[in-house]
Amino acid sequence: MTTISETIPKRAAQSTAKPVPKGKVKIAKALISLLEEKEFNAITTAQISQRSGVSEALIYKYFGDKRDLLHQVLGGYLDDYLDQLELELRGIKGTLKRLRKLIWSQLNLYESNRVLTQILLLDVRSSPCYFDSESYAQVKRHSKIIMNILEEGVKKGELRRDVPLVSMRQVILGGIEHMCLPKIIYKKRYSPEDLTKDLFKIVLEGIVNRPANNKKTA
Amino acid sequence: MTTISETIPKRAAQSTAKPVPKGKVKIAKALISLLEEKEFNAITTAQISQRSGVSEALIYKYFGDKRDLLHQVLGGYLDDYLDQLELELRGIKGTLKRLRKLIWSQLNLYESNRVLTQILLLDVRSSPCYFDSESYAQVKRHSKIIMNILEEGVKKGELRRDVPLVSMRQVILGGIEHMCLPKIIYKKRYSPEDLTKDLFKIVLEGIVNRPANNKKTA
Amino acid sequence: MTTISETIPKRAAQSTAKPVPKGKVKIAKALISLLEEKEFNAITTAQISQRSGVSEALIYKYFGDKRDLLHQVLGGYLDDYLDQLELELRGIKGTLKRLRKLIWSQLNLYESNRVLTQILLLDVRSSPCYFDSESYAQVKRHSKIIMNILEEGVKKGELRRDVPLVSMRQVILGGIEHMCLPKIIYKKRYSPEDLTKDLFKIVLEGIVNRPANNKKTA
Amino acid sequence: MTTISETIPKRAAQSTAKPVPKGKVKIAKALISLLEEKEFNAITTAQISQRSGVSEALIYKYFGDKRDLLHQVLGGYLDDYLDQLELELRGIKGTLKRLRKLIWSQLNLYESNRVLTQILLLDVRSSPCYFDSESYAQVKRHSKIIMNILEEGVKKGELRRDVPLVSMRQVILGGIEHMCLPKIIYKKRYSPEDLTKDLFKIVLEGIVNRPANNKKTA
DNA sequence: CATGAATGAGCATTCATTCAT
DNA sequence: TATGAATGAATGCTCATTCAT
Repeated sequence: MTTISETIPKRAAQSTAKPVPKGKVKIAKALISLLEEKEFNAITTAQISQRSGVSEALIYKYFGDKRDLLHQVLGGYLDDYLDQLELELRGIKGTLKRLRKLIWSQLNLYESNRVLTQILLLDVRSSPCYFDSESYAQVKRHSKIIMNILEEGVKKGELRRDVPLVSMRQVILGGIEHMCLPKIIYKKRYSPEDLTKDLFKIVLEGIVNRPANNKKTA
Repeated sequence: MTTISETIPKRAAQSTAKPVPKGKVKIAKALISLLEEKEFNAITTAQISQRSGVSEALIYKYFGDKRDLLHQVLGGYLDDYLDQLELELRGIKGTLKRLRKLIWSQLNLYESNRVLTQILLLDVRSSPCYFDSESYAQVKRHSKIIMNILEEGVKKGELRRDVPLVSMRQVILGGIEHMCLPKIIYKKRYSPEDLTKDLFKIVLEGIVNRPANNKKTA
Repeated sequence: MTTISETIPKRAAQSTAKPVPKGKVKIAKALISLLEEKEFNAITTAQISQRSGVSEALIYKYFGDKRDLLHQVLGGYLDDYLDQLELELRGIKGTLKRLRKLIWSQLNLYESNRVLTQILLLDVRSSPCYFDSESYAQVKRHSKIIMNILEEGVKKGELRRDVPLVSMRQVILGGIEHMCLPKIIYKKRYSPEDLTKDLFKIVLEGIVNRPANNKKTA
Repeated sequence: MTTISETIPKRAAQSTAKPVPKGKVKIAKALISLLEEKEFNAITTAQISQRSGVSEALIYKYFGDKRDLLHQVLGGYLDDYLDQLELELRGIKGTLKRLRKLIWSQLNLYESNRVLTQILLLDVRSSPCYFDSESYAQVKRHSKIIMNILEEGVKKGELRRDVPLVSMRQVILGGIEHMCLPKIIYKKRYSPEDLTKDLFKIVLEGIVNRPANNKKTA
C-alpha cells in the first residue's frame, strides 16, 4: 500500500515495452503533490506545469485533457487497490471474514491515502462526467466484489434472505464512507480497526439491543 | 412538502414586515430551476440573470455573492424541512418508530426534492467552504436530532450499548445517502417506503441470518 | 480655520434664504469623513449613502453627480480659505511680509486640513476634468493673489526684475507643495512655521552661500 | 533621449540572452501610445489588447497585472534616464554647474517625453500603492543624486549652511515640476533652456532685488 | 423630501487549450 | 520529445446612475 501513496501507480510504469516518458511521470507526480494541498478544480494546468517542471503543452501531449490526467492518475491508484484487494480476499474463507476484510481494506485505504479519499469522497462526486469515466468503472468493480461476497453469504445461509442484496451493499458502502467522512473533512486521523469493529457490529447484528449483541462478534 | 420543491421556501416569503422584493424571488427561483439542469459550479451569474429576467447586478445587491445565493436558497429548504421533521417527530413515541420516521422523512425528502438532494449529496461536498457555512450548520442540526433519538433509545434499553452512538449515526446517515444515491445519479425514481423498510431492517437487526430476522420488523 | 476642517463649509450652510436640506449636509459630511480614509476614486456612492444614512438616489437629487459632490465640497473649503486669506493679507503691509503670510497660510492650511490637501495635491490632479472645474478656478484665484503681491513687489523695487513673475510664482507654489508633500504622503506632521522659514529663505535669498545669507531674514 | 520617447526602453530589449517576446513589446508600446491620450486608470486592458493586437490574456502572462505593466514601462524609462543623468553629471565639475545640468535634464526630459511626465506628475500621484512601487524607488534615486550635489556644495562652501538641504531639494524639485506643470496640463510646448535659466536664478540667488542679482548667473 | 428597486456597461483577471517550431 | 508564444471565451463582480412611487 505504501507504494501507492508514494509513487506513481505501477500500472503506469510497469506496462510492457513502453519506456514511459519522464515528463509524463513528472506531470502525474506534480498533480498528486498538488492534490495534497487543494481540490482538483482549484488546481490549474499552470500550477501542474510549474511544479512538474515541464511545459503546460506537454500535459496535453500525454493526457489530452486535464480531466484525463486526473482519471489516469485515479485509475492507477484504484486498479492497484482492487487488484490487491482481490488477491487478499482470495486467501480468506467465510463470508463474514471476507466482509470484514473488505470493510477494513477500504477504511484503511482511505486512512492511509487521504488524497485519494478526498477526491473519491468529495471532489469527483460533483463532476458531471465522472460517472461515465473509467474511474467510475472501477468503483463498480468494487461494488461487484461486495456483491459476490454477499451473494455467497446468502447462498451459504449466513446472510438473511429477506433484504435485497443491493440494499445491503449500499448500507455497507454508505456506512464505510460516513464512518470516515467527518475525519476526512476535519482532517483528523482515525483507526481503521476501530471503525471496522463498529461498522461490522452494526451492519451484521443491527443496533437493537438483544442478548446476542453483547457477545463478542469479531 | 410539495411547496418546498415548487416555490421559494416559506421562510423567505412569510417573515413579517418584509415585502420581499420581486427580483429577489425571481433570482432564487431561477437558481433552483437551473440547479435542476446542472451543477451549481457550472451555473454562471449570467445564466441566473438571464433566466430570472433581472440584471446580474441585482444578484449581488440581494445576495452579495454567488455562494451566498446558494446558501440562502439551501438554508431556506433545510430549515423548513428540519422544522417539519421536528414537528412530526414530536407526535411519535418509541425509539424505533421515531428512527423509522426519520429515515423515511429523509428518503422522502430526497425523492420528492431531487434538486436539493443533488446539491446536498453531490455538489456542495466539494465546495471547500461549505463546511463552515450556515447550511452545514443545518446538517449538524439534523445530526443532533438523530443523536437525541439514539441516546434516548440507549437509555430506555432499546438500543445496544456496546457500539458508539456516533458510529450508529454515521451508518444510518451513510445508509440513507447510499440507498438513494444511485437513483439520484441515474435519475431514477424510488419508493421511500421500500428503501426505508430495507434500511430499517439492516440497521436495526443486521444482515446476519438469524431466526429473529425472519419476523416482520415494521 | 477649525470650522473648515470640522464642519461643512459655511458657504453651504450660510447662504441666505435656503433652508439647506438635512440630507445634503449629511451627504457632504459623509464624503469628508470617507475622504479621511481613502482616495476619492476609491469611494463609492454606496459607501457615501451608507455612512450618511440617506439613500444613494438623494446624492443625485442634490449633487447631480459624484464628481459634482466632490467639487462642491472642495469649492466650499477653498472659497472659505481664499476669503480668509484675502482678508488677512489686507492687514499686512510690505511685499515680503505679505509673501511670507501667504506661504505660511498655505502650509498651515495643508497641515491643518490633511483631507483637503490630500485631494488637492494628489487626488484631483489625475482627474481629467479637474482643470475645467470650478475648483480649479479657485486655484487660479489663488495664483492671482500671489501674482498681485509679486507685481507690487517689482513695482516697489523689492523684487528683482530679471526673472519672469510667472516663474517666481511657480517656484513658490512648487516649493510650498513639495515642502509638505512628503509629509502628506507618509502621514507625518510638520511645523508650518519651520517650513515657511526655510522656504522663505530659499526663495527670497537663494541657496548660494553669500555673506548676506547669514543674516537673519525673518 | 529621443529613443526613450519613441521605443521601448533599451533595457528591456538589450538584456543578454533574453529574446524578448514580440507580444511583450507590442503591449508596452500600446500602453505608451494610449497614455498619450488618456490617464492610466482610464485605460482598460481591453484597449491595450486591442491596440497592441494581442490578446488580453497575454498582458497577464507577461506582466501579471495591469499595475505591473505600468510600473515596468515606467521603470524602464526612469532607469534609462537616471543612468544617463549620472553619466552626464560625472563629466561636470562644480556644484552650480552640476545643479544646472540636473535641472535642465529634468526639464528637458519632461519636455521631450510628455507621456512620462504626465504619468509622473499627474497620474501616479493618486495611486495609493505608487509610493511602495519600484518606480518610486527610482524617484528616490533621483532625490539622492540631488542630495549628493547639495551636500558637496555645502562642503565646498558654495551653498549656504543655514537652510536644511532637504528643504533646498524640495524647493528645487517643486520648482522644476511647477515650472512645467501648466505647460503639461494645457499641452503647450516650452523651452527647457528658458525655464532652467529662470529656475536657476531664483533658486540660486533668490527673488529679492539686490545688485548682485543683476549680473549674469549662468 | 426621500427612497427602494433595478440596471447597463464595463472591468480586471483566469484558464484550459492550441500550434508552430 | 518538448516548449514558448499566444488566445478565446468566460467569469464573478462593481458602480454610478435612473426612476416610479
